[in-house]
Amino acid sequence: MSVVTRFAPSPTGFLHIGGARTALFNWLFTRRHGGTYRLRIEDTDRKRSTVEAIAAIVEGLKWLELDWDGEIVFQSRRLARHGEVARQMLAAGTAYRCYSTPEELTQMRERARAEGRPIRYDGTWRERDPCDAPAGVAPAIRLKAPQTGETLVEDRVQGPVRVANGELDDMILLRSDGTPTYMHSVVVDDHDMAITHVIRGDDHFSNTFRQLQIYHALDWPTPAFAHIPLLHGPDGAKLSKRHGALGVEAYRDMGFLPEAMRNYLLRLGWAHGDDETIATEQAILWFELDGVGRSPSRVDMAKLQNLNAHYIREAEAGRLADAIMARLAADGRPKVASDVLRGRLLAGMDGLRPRAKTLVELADLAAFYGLSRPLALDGKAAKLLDGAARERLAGVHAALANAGEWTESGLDAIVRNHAEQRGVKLGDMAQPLRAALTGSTVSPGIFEVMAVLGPEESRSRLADAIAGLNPV
RNA sequence: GGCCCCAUCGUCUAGUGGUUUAGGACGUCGGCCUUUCACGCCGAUAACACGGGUUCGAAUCCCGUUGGGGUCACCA
Repeated sequence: MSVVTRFAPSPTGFLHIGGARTALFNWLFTRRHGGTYRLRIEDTDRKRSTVEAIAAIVEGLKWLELDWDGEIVFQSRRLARHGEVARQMLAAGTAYRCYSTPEELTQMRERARAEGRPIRYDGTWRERDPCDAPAGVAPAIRLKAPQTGETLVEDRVQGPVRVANGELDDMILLRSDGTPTYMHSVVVDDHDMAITHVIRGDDHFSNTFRQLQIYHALDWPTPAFAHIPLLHGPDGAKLSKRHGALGVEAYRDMGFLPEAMRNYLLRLGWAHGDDETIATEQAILWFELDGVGRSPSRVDMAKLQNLNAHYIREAEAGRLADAIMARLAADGRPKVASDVLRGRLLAGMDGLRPRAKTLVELADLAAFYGLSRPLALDGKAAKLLDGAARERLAGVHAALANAGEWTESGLDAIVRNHAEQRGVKLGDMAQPLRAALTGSTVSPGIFEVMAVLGPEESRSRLADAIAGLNPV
């Protein structure tokens, strides 16, 4: 039997990090087994579902490169089928019409709460003669759930868990307006889509017992279930807007690479021995449900950043250059022609990339390559370029005038030599150079910067600084 | 509150009765390298929630306590 899975978010908000991880686990498991991974939008709640949310989810999944198979299934378009199944159950006697009104049910719940009893539907209409039906009241359809015995879930992550059927009441399948409830529609859709493995968040665990009752009532085969623990915030509490409950696009905007997100999310609740950096290709080969832990884990930005730094070091230079240019352009920062900037970024990337944990940092670090002259200096750089420093710079400028070949090692030799002759420490020569060439006190190796910038631009930037032309 | 799940360094985790003075990674703190900042390298810090059992032997099995989480709608 070939594996079929699905990721089934409800479009009431963006794709948050927990949903992203659920999608990843489904995707990995399916790719591992050469199965089919589908996307189903659970939009039966028309009031809360929005097209913006659907777009955000689709975009988030695309950014994470978790491609699904086939067309997206919209649950809302399957209403007729959901109704059909409910009526079939009615005919088979595994469901019944319930004429209790929402008001009555609310009273029932409040009374139960007040008396400290379990909050359940009392089954008023379960055996009652439909002839008693009040006129003008549209009925809801309820499952005639077993009242004795127990329901067992053989969960692939949580293990076997059983619940007494007496704990569960007769849930509503079809509302009085004819629309299906979530419980009913998931079961019908998972069955019709031939889903073999339901991998979802732990928050659905207790729903599983009820869904199983529907499968049993219909005499349908059940899929395997795997409930993965939820993600918590850094403080151990539920994810809140302040940390992890951000949409994945927020992580994209913070400068994280999708492959870093995948690796990080994978390690949250799943392990393969002591392995930490696991590329997606490798993860597909290794991923199994029995490697999923059962305790919830916390989102840790520091570790995500560390992983992101790793993938920045691995990434293809052209891709990073594009990302930098896009970010600089978005801020209106680069001033030089884009082909010039791109050339510099490509040439200087190996000096840039080990210094950044995110694309945001990378872009900030690289910005000086795109600035037009005279460079604006940051506070520390301006302070560094005092009279004495400018005088030293003038000396370097002169020494550089007859530089033969403009290479990193050649420049290094010239400046080092010059500093030695002047009896100045290399650092006292390098820092003013850095300030003059980058406008900052932090940058890649200064000789590399000069080599990337080229003789003309380097000399001009130096001349600007010597002449004190830089704005602060 | 009922039902259900969970519990190893600050965090993510390895560990499935003895090979463990509990391993790795991130973080933190030192040091080395060094033209700045990073990277890299070396070292240090730090955990089996608690209490009972079972066993020759328990982080590993059982029970309880405590703590955390999930769920109890004509929401999904």
